Amino acid sequence: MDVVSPELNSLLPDEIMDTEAIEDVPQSQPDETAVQSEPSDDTSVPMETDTPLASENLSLCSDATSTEPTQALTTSATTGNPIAVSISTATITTDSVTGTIVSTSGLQKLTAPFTISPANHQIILNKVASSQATEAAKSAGTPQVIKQEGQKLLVTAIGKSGQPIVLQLPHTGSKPGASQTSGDTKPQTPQFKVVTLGARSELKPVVGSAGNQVTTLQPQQLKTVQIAKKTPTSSAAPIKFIITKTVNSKGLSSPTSVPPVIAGRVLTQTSPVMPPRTITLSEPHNTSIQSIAGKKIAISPLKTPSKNIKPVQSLAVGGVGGSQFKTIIPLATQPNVQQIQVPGSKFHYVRLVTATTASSIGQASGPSTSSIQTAKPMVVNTGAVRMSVPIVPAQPMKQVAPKPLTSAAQIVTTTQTQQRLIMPATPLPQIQPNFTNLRPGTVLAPAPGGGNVGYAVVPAQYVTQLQQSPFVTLAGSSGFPASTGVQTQARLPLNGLSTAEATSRPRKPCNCTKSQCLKLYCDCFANGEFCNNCNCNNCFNNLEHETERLKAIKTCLDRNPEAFKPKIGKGKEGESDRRHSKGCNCKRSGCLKNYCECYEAKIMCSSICKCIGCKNFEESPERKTLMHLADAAEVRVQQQTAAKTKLSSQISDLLMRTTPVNSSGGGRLPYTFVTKEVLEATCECLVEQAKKAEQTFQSQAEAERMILEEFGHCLMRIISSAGKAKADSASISC
DNA sequence: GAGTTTGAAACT
DNA sequence: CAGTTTCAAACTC
Repeated sequence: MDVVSPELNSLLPDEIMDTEAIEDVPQSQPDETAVQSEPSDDTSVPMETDTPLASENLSLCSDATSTEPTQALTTSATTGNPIAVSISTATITTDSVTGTIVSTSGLQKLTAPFTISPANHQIILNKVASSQATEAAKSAGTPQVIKQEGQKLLVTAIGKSGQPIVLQLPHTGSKPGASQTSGDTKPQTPQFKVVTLGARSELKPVVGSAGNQVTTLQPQQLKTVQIAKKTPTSSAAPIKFIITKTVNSKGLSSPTSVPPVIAGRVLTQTSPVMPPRTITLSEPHNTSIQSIAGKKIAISPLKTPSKNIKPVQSLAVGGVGGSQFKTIIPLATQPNVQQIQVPGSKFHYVRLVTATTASSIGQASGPSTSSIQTAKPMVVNTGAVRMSVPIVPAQPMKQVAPKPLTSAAQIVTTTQTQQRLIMPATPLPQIQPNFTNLRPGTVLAPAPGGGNVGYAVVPAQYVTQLQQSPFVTLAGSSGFPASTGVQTQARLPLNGLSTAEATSRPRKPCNCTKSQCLKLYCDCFANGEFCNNCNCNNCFNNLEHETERLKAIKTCLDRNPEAFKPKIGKGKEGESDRRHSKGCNCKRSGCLKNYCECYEAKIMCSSICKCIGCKNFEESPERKTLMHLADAAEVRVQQQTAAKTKLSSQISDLLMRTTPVNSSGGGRLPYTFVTKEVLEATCECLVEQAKKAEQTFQSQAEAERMILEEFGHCLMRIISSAGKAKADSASISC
């Protein structure tokens, strides 16, 4: 039997995890301001499904045994295109929390109904035991109803080869270990929208009903859960994520008849450019039933911020190149990281998937764990916003606050998943309200004994780090290297991207020694970034110390809710309106040194500053002089750099052209002819050129150009003469 | 590179 | 909230 492993979850867009969004889709909750405020149109949801799906299929299945019925979870999303998660011939069985195998149907049971077991918080596909219910449902001809209380259906993980794929539902009830996460476990009425591929209009909300009834969905040989993601026309449009079931051609039942679905919500999609892509996760080895215990679905409340993110989220999965799309980035190490960039949020959502040690991968009969061997990091760059921007960009970009952590917390706490959610160091203002919902210490950490699958939300910087270094090991809680911190990892050789990245996003490495990089003293931490290539000691600002880090973040926010907001507020337009949010308190620097945060930010002090002896104001002569000098110095440096570059280029070019001639003769190179006399003559030429430029009132730059040009001429003459002399000598010798 | 200065952050 | 301490960056030599 195939079970969808929690890793399957990783391929899914974050919004899938957002149960709140699910609720929003069918009906707007009064308390859900974010969603309500936004013009959410449920009708738009089905629209998403019909987007052109000519998509490339990305197979994450490491195992190639395609002959066997496999579970395919495909997610495709492009602008206006739905992301489809299809589970084909899925024999998805869910086991109880305890790990009890619910059903043991093998692959042969392709017709098994698609069921969702609220008790197990899982979705069961093709569960044999539930055949009756399925039949009843089929006979009724009505869409399958997923009955659950306070639970939301989540696609938890990507199945690993040979491992069962489990669609897991979050636990509603509080359980041990829930204490770690936000304690909000109040039951929520699950609301599901079911959209079948073929009939988009058939978006059907499935409302969970009380009781732990296992609802069997339509039996199909091939069942596809499709998550449609649509690009909202307006930024205000709520992001909805819909998981629709698609019936493959081989499906016995009509697609429209059964909307087996999984809860989802419509996600807005950012980049319309990319064609939809589909990631198919196949589970070749599905013969054995496997307990899913410990497989959890981590829902990141942080993902919801993308709701309001103006740029639509692009859920396209697959292509590496598409920056605006979820990109799968292969890591050399086994741990898999999926990275998702949310525009404006500066965060990457990284699912850390570490191999489960106990898993018997590839063994058809043996119990399989949910670890993914081939899971690859996925990056969704939904917006043009660069991740390197300050945590809380001052720009007016509006982001929808993530759904209350209640649901997320619920999932995190109750489920024993091996995923862990790492809170971003930089709580966006939009996000922050949700953060506040978390109880202190709510780490969004995996439940005790959590496993290797990690689901983390980390700053973009760190994602970049991960991308840069293939050697980075993102270990799960169980598999952490003993002492290899992220900072150490970050120092590992970068994967070619380092240069470009460094160029595009320079950041000073910190040198923290005592703060563990978990206080605002540390610029990295203050900027919501993980330390990377830093010189810090005992750094805790990394994934390995996520607990401590989250705690530190919480502490900072408790102390100052604005702690992670940018200090320099951005004005309406132009930099002139920028000003320090709190103002400086300089006493001795006159606010004309970089000690002053205002001066450092190249802005003038304002009335809110409490500085003494401030000279950093518009009319300040000191400031003007300083700025003038600074500008002049900068210009000079630039000119000098350009001149040197040009000269070097010319010399190099000349040598390259002349070298062959000389080398052919086997004699000395032309520059060896630069004797003292030649040098003096050259200098005279250059001086004369400078005089000429001065007499003609040429600008400095032009003068430098003229001098350089003359120098080039001199070199040419020298080389020419040298070459000629050499040729003559060669002819004589011959 | 070592030592000093500085002001924000953290603490009391 | 004010004063003090801690901290790491900026600066100087």
